[in-house]
Amino acid sequence: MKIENTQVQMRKGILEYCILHIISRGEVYASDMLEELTSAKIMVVEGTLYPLLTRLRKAGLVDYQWVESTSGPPRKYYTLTQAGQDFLTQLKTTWEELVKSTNQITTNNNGSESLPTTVTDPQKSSQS
Amino acid sequence: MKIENTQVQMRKGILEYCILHIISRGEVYASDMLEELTSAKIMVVEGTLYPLLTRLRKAGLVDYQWVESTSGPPRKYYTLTQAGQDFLTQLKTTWEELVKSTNQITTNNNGSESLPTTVTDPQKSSQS
DNA sequence: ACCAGATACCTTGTATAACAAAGTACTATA
DNA sequence: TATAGTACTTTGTTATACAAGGTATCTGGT
Repeated sequence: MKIENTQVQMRKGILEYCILHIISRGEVYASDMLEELTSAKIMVVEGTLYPLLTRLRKAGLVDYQWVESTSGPPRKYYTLTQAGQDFLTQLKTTWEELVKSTNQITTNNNGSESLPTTVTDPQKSSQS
Repeated sequence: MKIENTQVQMRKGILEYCILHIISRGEVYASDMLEELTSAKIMVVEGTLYPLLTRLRKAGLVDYQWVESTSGPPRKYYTLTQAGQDFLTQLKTTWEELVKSTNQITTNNNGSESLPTTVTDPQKSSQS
């Protein structure tokens, strides 16, 4: 079990949340998002971001406009729809509760109030 | 896109971390873990927990002993190996950095310092 | 001795999503 | 008209949560 896998798992959950949040602050295109995520040390690659944006679009949470650039091909500038704003509000609650729950578990160093004393016959044991 | 899917994604990342933490505090068996996770409002079902414990075992992060019970079939009591403790230490760092990064993004309400003013030709746009 | 119910652990199939890598398309500049 | 840079897309692989159903063990009542 590689630590990278678990780290990826941790990232997965918050990625959608972070991206919706970035879009909620004003029109941005993919490279803007990559830059901000990278500066916050959340590693994402194109192959993750573009399909995610497509999913958000299909779900009606974001919309975009093609905008021409003076320095290259046109860009898709994303905005949040009303449904996206509602979704983001729900995610905010979910995230905050999850942080709270995790802290509850990881700062609890004996857990005696929730762990029943169910060890009744510890004299006999065998390895499997 | 259902909100449940995203919530599941968020949970996925921290589940391994929480379970290793629970095991690190003393010997527990699966039902103990389920009870504690549930009391912290982190919903997990057997079909998730048991395969996860098997993965952790195969990775050498946890070990277990069969212990007989006076009130039913024997139970697998889990303990953390040295490798598991090291892994947990790394996960703790990862988790804390991720919370920090997420806060950085979600509490930043204009992002003007990291968003380049790249909108240069916004006069022409078309929907796709 | 037998059976029902409770407890504990396990397995199979499905769906989702990140990622690596390679590809397509458009623009500016030499 | 090449070449380099920018922007967006696609394909195949892998990991893992979950629902649902299964197996095995133990206790207590009759």
